[in-house]
Amino acid sequence: MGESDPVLCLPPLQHGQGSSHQRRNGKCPGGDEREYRSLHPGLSHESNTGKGEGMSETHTSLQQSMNVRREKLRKLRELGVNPYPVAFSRDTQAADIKSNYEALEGQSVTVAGRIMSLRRMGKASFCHLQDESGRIQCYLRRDDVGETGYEQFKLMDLGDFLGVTGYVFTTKTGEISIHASEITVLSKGIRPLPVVKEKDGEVFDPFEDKELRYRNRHLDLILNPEVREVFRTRARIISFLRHYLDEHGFLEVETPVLQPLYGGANARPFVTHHNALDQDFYLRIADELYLKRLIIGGFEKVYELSKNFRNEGIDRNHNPEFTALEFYQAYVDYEYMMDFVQDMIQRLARSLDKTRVNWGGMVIDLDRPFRRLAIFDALEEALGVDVRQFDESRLRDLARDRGLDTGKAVTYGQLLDELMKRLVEPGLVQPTFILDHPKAISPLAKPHRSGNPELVERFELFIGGAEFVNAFSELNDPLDQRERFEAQAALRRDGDEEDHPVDENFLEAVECGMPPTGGVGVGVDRLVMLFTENRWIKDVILFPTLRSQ
RNA sequence: GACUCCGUAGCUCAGCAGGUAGAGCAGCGGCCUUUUAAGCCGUUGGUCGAGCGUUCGAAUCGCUCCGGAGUCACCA
Repeated sequence: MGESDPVLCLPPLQHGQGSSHQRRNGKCPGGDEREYRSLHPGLSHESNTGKGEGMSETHTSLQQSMNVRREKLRKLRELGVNPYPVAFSRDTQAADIKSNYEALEGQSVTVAGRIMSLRRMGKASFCHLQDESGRIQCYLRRDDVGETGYEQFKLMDLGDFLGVTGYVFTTKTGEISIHASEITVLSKGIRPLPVVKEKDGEVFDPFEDKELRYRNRHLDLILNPEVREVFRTRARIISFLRHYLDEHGFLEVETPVLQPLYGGANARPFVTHHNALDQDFYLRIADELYLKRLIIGGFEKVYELSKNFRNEGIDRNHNPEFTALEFYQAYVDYEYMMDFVQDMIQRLARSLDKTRVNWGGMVIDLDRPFRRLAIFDALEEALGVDVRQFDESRLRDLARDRGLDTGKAVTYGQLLDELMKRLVEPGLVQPTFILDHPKAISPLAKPHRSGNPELVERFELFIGGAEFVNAFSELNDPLDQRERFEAQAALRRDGDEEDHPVDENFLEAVECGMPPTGGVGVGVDRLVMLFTENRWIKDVILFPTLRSQ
């Protein structure tokens, strides 16, 4: 546009203030650095390797920004400022100032945080500092912070850490702020942050690209306050579960992640190798078998918060590594555990003040007693047919009539399971215990006390159509247990890949005598999803598994 | 694993009847001592995810690959 002229701006045309005086003392070699994802600060700067420089010096705007920040860093040092002091003593957090305004007005406070907004107006400036509690605006005047203080401040950028001392006041636009008398540089960043602005709750240029958020969770946490809240809730949930079990006399234990054999669930494992032993190990898919060995060993109540690994697909409900809670108690059965689980989850909900959860437009009520529904009753309710007397072929016909592919379901039990998964479970929105599963799909559960040879004492808790809990009266008959394992192994040999090895060590332990035991497994990530009303598991895992770049 | 969609400046995006790129914000210089998506003037910055092909010419068309998202399959 015209140089110095009658600016004819039709639409609101605005420019940042700029200076074309970028100093390129850092000719970043190789201009291949363009994305947040692959960047890292270690890169050389001020590297005038006069080698092959020619015309090839590429200056992306990111490199320019970083060079400018390095230059500011240098200037800070030149001014005798340590840009990375070892500590800083503050006395107030941002949120405290707002919640105790009456008491603090006019009082001097010291805060520290990351600069999240910056408005400079010559000899005075406003900025917002963000600490873990939230944001507070600071007002700096050159006449108050001094010439040198203001010089330092001018070398600050969005994202840098600053300590501010000053008195609490309200600006004429009504925002509670700190009138700075002294500032302290706490940390200078050299990489620019994404810029997110907001006004009246409306966010401009939100940082919401999922890939960038997951790969750069630090940025996500800085820029999206609700994300911090999700992980605070996650911590509260885990802490609650731990305390609940502790208070009920359970012993927290740790069992191996590296296992010579895997078991306790149906899943493909990750394989790794120990060099000194020259032996392959599996990352655990469940901790069930080890925990039961502890019950056999004489601990009567044990639990473990267990990171499990399953070499399966990734989707909104599944991450290859996930967190499970398992607990086992001697001398109780699955009915006891059902009451226990319901109480635990309801108290958890109350402790979070979240007894009603909004789940995809439906309201889940966690405060009422959870429904209990035997598997055949559930099927009858959903299908309008009593399948109790059906044999395998009639079941298969029924499944086909309902449009199910029964190719993979070999046994009677698997057919039942397939029917449940497809036709019943998705409809279990309100918390529902499904009881008494087919034996064929429950190799670790005790035969049902009713005497029905096809059923076991097992329950699963469904909420919002998804499984949250799986529990049994644990099988402790060593001969039966061995037969079940062998049946599973045979089944898999017929099928394919998933050849579950028979765990002789576990069987030997059971052969030594195992008390009657109730056992429970809980999907912790799903609990977090539920209570934070997140539909994607990646949003409740800080660093979800992604393909590396 | 299958299918659909996406990948353009640090950020959010526009450009795609093919003619080697634009905006806002951020950044830089100037002015501005209560501003708030501050404002005004000036300005830097991109081998348009990668490669190959069609074409006189491709960010725009085709193929392959790499990443991501969504749906489904498997599993918790």
